[in-house]
Amino acid sequence: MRRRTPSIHDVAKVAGVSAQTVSRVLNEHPNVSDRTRSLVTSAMTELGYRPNHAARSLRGGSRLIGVLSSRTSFFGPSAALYGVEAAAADAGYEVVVVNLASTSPGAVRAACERLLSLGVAGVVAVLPLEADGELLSPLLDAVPTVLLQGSRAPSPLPLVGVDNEGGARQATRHLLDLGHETVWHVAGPRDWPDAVAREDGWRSALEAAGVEAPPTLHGTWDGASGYEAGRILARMEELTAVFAANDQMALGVLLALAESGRDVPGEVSVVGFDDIPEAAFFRPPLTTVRQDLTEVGRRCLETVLTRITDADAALPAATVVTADLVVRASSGPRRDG
Amino acid sequence: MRRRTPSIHDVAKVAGVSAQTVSRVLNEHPNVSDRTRSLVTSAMTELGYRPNHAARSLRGGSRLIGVLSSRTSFFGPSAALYGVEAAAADAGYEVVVVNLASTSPGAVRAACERLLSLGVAGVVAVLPLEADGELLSPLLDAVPTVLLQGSRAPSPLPLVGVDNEGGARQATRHLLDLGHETVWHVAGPRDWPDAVAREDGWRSALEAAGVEAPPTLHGTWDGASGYEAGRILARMEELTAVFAANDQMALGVLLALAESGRDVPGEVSVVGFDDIPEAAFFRPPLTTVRQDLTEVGRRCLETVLTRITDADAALPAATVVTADLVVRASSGPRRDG
DNA sequence: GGATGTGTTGTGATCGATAACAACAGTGCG
DNA sequence: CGCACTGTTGTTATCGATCACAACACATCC
Repeated sequence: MRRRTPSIHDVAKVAGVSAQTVSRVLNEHPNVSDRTRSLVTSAMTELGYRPNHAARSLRGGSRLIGVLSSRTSFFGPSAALYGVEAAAADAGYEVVVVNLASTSPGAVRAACERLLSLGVAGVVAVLPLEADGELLSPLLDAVPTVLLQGSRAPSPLPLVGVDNEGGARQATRHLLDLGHETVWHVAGPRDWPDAVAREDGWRSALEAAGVEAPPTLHGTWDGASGYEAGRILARMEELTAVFAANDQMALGVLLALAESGRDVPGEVSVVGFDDIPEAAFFRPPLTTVRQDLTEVGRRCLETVLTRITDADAALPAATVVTADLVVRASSGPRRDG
Repeated sequence: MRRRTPSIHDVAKVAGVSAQTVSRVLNEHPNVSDRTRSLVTSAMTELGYRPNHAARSLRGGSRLIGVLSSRTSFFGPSAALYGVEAAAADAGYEVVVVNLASTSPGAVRAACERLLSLGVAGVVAVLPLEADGELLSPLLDAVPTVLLQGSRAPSPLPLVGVDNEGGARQATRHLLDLGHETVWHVAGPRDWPDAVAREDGWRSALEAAGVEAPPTLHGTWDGASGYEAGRILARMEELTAVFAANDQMALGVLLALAESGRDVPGEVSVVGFDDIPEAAFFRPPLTTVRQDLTEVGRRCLETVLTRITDADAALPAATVVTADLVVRASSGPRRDG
């Protein structure tokens, strides 16, 4: 005999008060006598009462945060999603995930529609899009939105992301400090702002050292593209140092170099970016740039929440989470051939 | 001048009909004249109308599916989550994610409370729990629930998962077929049914071949535990074949073997499980068992949906998605020392 | 013609929670 | 005593959509 879940009225009846009073207890209004409050709370536990989200969001604001992501099965988005969810749980919010079917404008619009229809209180977008806000404008003027993106491009939307440029600079400088005359770069896709920022960081570190930047190889974030780039690089006799824009591509580079008989780190040093959990067990263990994406996700939620609770809060400048070099065995001093 | 989002009444006024008629158009009721229908639909597009989820789920059933997960930042859960979301989007449902703060009964209960409070129409649980249903019982009798778990244990909840046992058997047999006299196993945590099923598959393949199973080493799914197990295994002279319960642990084993100067696959063959995207670029590329977790996620949603739409549908027997061996360079024929 | 049925549309109540407002008791003060 | 004030509680309307039911037009049949 499964009864329907108890409502605020059932609680009120049991406690012998009005529904409004129960609501006040729920929302911790100050003007409720201690006696009444305890009557109500004990009635709630007795019935196993649970506030109904739908009713709440119908009347007032919802407590749903939408996460708009390109693909939550990838490492970056899923780590960020985890952080958002954890922070949301702490704040009493829930998280709805919507993945993009593609990055076409139509798909983005459809995904936004889904979120708006849910009446989300805020949105965290984890997208490879240029932050021109053009595409996200249907969202923009409806709910507080934050873009998880580690670029410093001016943007109509608040940005929260990792310090890609700084991390890439650290990685590059690390290699230069080890005595390498230059550093090759396997970059990510041009349409990902994070990839562009890493490339910028790499280039600026080389410039600061007075070294001319070699041509960039572009990959697609995955191991296969790293492997291809690695095969090209392996043909270059003068090659001694490579910085890959993420760990998966670094892994591909490692494999390609090994197959060509180039020893890492003896002949060539390789550095990645991300510090995925596997990186410490690559062969050799990968020197990389750790980015705390869970923390980034938390910060995203924080930013969205302040904009929800205080609609007119000044838009924060881009929030940047530092990224730090983790030195492992894949990078070592330059040795003369 | 940001007006509130248009409601069904606004549409009704523009179309010159009643709200109820608009509702009928929305829900595709048969008894609406074509003329009225087109009046309503054009009014909807004119206003940019979007149905309000909260109101809908307050009155009728919600279109929310809860995903209860131990940790959506890990490969398995995040891949499954992706599949669930994709299938949900196709079916017009949305997905809410709740991660467990820990696997303690209290944390599980709290997570269930959150989902119930949302009024989810169904739940997909991605948990390392024994499927005794004891812990999930507060959910059990409230909403249709499916456990994403590849075990064959009898369970009060429908199970959907990958064929761990079959996959493990394939991997083990593959190694035996290559001439290895026995196969060592680096298993997953004992409290994960999927890990137990893989161990069972390994053991049964050995038994079928009339080989006595060597003692099992237990890891914690991550590379570090695989590395530790690998260091132990590397001391054994007679070792020629290892089957690890997932790719991360296999990666750790590969590293430990390499550090001990044991050649893979020359001296030792290694096989993993999962086929994470990186596996093809390990050194050497890893022979492993591919499980299509996205597909598993889809099946989970399918199962939940049938139970939602048809409450009394017979509980399906455990749904099993096949897992297939992918042979790469890390496994090879036994060579006499 | 009147009874019956079918297709189409509108009215009122409802889901659960909350905001605005009203009501009431008790206190302090002139 | 009566007025203003504060603290506590209840009443009513509301959010957006849907269901049950009623109402009406029109066709069909005896």
